[in-house]
Amino acid sequence: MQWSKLFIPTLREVPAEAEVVSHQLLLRAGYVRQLAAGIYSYLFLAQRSLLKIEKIVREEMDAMGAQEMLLPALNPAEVWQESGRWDVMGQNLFRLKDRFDRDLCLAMTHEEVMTTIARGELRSYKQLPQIWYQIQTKFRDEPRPKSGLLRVRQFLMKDSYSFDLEPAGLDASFDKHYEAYKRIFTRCGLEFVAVEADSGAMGGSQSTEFMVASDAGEDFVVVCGSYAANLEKAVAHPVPPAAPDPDGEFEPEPVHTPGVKTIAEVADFLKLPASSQMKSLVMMADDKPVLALVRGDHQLSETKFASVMKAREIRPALPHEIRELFGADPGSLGPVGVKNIRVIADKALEGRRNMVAGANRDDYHLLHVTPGKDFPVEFADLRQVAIGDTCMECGLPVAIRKTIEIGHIFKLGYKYSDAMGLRVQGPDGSDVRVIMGSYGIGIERILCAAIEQSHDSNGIILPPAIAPFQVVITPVNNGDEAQKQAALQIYQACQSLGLDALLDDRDERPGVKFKDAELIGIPFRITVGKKLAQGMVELVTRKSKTSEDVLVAEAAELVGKLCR
RNA sequence: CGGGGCGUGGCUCAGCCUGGUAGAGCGCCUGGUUCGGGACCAGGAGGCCGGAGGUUCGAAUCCUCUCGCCCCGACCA
Repeated sequence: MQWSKLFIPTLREVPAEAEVVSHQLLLRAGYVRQLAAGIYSYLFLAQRSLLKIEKIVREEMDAMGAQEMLLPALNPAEVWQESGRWDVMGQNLFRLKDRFDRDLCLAMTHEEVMTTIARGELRSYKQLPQIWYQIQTKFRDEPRPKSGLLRVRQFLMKDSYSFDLEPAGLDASFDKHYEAYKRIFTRCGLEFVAVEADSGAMGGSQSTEFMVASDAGEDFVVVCGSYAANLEKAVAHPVPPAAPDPDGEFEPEPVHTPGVKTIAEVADFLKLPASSQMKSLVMMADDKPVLALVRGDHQLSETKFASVMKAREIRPALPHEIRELFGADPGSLGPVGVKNIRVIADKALEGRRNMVAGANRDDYHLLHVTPGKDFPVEFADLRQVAIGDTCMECGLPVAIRKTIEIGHIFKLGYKYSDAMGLRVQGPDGSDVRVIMGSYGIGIERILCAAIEQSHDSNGIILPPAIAPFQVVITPVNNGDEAQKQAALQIYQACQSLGLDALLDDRDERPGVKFKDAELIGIPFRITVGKKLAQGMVELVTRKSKTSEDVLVAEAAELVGKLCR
């Protein structure tokens, strides 16, 4: 294509509203324009890149035997009411009414519709397994869209759904996706990590997220050697307590601690490190109070807590609730003498003795509190992994990294098939429940992640597989007939090799053309200039900023090799 | 939803405090000179200052309300 005829509105300055790099560059390079908060128009370059990403996704999905469909984005309320998600999704679901006052929504995923199709049509075990997928626009009424294309209200997603007869079949479908996802992200040129993820309180035995390290991300993952998990789910050995527990059989002993409330203040006042204290957190799990205990220097993981409680909704208790339940204010709370409230402690407190806790009396703490002896307790993993923790597998310190989630694969189990009555007839004529999995990929997020991961002060650096064009041919002076002809010749040679080539035939100064080509991230540039007299042109690699002189006749073929 | 910031030509921003109906750079158009890293000269087009109401002789500027966008937090199948 000829640049002079294209709409590629590059910007010299960064639009004020863009904060994260991928957002700034997508705007500057003329890929996207914003229509409203979290709603973007994908212009020519973005669309080309997204189509290439989709093509890779399709090839790999098709290769595993998945079948592509296209389902409605506009859904009747009924199917969402059947699955229960009409209520569960709350405000995140875009809802609307039609002219007859019927409730509708814009789908944020397609479990309901897929299950509706499956239960109407799948009748025999012989028809299983099935894997169905689609690439389409999803809608979510995000409370706070942000970070350019990373958290938006309308976005493209590849979602697939597997239907199997038994758990082993689901495992196989899950594994197929796992492998396909690795190939997809590798082909897209991304450095990614697959991590264990929290599968939520409602069903689902296993889930894996695919993450790309980036400061623009919103998720944290814990990684070390072969271990990788979302921070919400990660486990690791805590650093040992800073001081040994006092030896001996003691009874809890009140100590006056006026105005001493926080862990740090208690540590200072009693000259005992935070790790010798029990942090008492009053939580409401589905509106029932629970006292959660973690080591003083540890943090409660709300995800783990919710999961242990099997609660749909958890929140910290309000000050007045705490007062009513404990007779004391936060800062003096503890587990001793607590009645009719479930007490659950993090595993790091198991085996500890003679620790410090609040006395449930304002301005008092207790010394020598031992879990199990001084109060009944159950133990569970409640703690969020922290920097300094060591890996359960290799013993080395774990790293915590900020990441962008680009894919998530999920064993759903029977949640939707049970809720919506999806069964098939088994070999013996009886009804068999169908077990499902769901698997998502954020299409735009792949593009964003690629940009976040690979850019420099001049702009985007895209891998050839997902760049809108693989090569740009730039005659330094398009008014020079010899240069113009040579550029055209190379351009045509690229095309005949099947390369996506762009001919920069604009009547611009060379600096402008170089800057633009670099900004929009085209991996290779062939510059036709002075050396044409010797039959040579320059092949410039965007990523390495290196340049080599090549023969006019060989330029296209060289680029072809580099793109493979 | 809580906290903060910002809305002035296409983009970046000044002007607002101390009211007198708008300015710069870039971009755009025309002509010319240029042509290996976002050229130069000359000429030109383009905004009623997010919106509504109020105060005032007079409002981009002061007051009230409202809409939108961004950031932090809460939230995030």
